[in-house]
Amino acid sequence: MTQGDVNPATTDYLDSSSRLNIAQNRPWLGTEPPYNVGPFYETTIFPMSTLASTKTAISPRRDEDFPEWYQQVIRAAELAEPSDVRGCMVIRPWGYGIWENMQRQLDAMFRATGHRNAYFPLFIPLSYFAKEAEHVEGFAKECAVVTHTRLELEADGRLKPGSPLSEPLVVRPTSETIIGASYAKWVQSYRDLPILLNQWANVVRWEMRPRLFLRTTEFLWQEGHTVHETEEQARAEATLILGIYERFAREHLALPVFTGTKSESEKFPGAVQTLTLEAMVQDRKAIQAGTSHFLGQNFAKASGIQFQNREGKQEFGWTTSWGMTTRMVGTVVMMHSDDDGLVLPPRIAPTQIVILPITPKEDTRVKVLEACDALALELRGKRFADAPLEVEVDRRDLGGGVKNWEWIKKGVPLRLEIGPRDLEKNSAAVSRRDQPVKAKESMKIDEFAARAPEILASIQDSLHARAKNFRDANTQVISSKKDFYDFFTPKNSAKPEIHGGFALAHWNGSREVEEQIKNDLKVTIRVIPVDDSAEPGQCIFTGEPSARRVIWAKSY
RNA sequence: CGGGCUGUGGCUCAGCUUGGUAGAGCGCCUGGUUCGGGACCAGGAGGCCGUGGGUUCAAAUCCCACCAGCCCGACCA
Repeated sequence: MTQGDVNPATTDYLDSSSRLNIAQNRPWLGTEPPYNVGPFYETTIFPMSTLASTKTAISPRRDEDFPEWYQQVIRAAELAEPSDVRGCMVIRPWGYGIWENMQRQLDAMFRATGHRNAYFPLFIPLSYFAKEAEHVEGFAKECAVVTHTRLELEADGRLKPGSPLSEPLVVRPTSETIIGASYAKWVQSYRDLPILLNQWANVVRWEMRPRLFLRTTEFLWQEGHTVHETEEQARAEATLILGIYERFAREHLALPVFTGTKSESEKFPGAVQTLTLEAMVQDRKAIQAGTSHFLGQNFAKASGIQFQNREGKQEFGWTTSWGMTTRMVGTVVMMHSDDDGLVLPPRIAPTQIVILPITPKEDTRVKVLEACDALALELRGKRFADAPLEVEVDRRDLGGGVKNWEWIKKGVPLRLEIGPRDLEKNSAAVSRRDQPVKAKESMKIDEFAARAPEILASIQDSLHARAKNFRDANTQVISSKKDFYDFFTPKNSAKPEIHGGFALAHWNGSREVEEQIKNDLKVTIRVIPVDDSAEPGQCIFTGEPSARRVIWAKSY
């Protein structure tokens, strides 16, 4: 959107009684509708004092019990909660808001590279699904299968499934086969190519051990599916998407990632090559943050995607598929949060700035609230990155610092306290979520209004820098089997401390070695770098020749 | 799907061994006192003790089955 466009965030179209209703019942919106867009500010560093905080809002702390800490952060931030349906979660507004921001931003990147959205069925006929052998083998065990329609009331008063389906339907764990069936109809000539589609959808994978966001039975994602005329074009597409994912992770989510290919044993079932992004979260384990697959002609053959090429001969299409999921929300949580709760990169925070009116005395109350509303209004007219600022005034009548702590635990990037004494000096107390929670800086309100976008940019940058430092500090070049085993063995085996990280080590390329290491240490090859200066060496496990070092880690 | 543990107000749990009218803390609601701050005082709401069956005069408590969750193994975005 450019300046002068209609801003969808305004409420100009409402009549006065509707607006009064909003002012009375949705006080966080303020009493005035937000206005139009303002200028964009360049990034600069924003120095701030650091104070140590003692008591933590989340217990246990990260170093005490990382998995439990993760759950508590999600609960305290009201991102999501387990539902009564096994393995499924309820995504609450704050968590869904993060996902919506991810969707909007990633979708724009797909669109800008020529992709368009479409939607394909949730149900896949079993016969479609069965067409690609490796694919079936990879997903069979985690498929939910619909076998009946209609419920019938039994004599005992219970509802039971009624009519069996002639052909069972698989609830999509991924959509290669059902989309392939459509592509087979659409593609006849090389002139029909490429097809570049994406869909935003839910999928179901019946996992044994679910964890909020990281591994749930039903999850949300986007899946892109493309068909190309040549192998070269399809490989280029898979690489293009990997690049988009990497940039999205880095610039939008402040996640530093390693990119490259998966080993044979870790790649997508049915793919020729799987490209991946691997991030390191704060317990030093790896998490796969997105994948892009070159599928060769495997799925084209299975689905019958054929076209007449430029020489007039029938040829199978070259396909790709690629996806990113709600797991990203969990990854962001584990990457940036601290012992006081969630920490959100400003670009995906549903609310970027929260203004907390301090109203100790009745006689100054109205003035303070007016000043807060006026500032919110002004801020909403400004932009950060590609969108208007999201600002909330928390006018709830809650005592103590309860409100402040709620926002800390929700990870809002900037908190602003404005009270009567600030107002006399026309200033506000500014707290950044990337700083210790007690840290405050007094700043003129006008100055803050002018600099808010640049401060948000600075937080975005500092989160990325912090994450990158952490990752680099825990990534080691390892040159002997003993060092490797030491690196991945906790000192306290009864209650393992946070240990290990990413190990860069030479490997002979064999599946047997991978298997052995996985059995011994639960460590796997996360990614085989592609852009790295591939210096040859010797496999640290067998002494055999190795083309390059690969990245090993324990993983989610 | 195998092995171990656990199901009691929204949350964390006590009570169960030795059956006898359901408890605490936190949270929530109301009132008050505080308040540039996760405060305090008083009052209050909220539970057929996972579900079903059995034993018994009587079951949160004993027995059986089932269901769900957690941890450990095989799988995964």
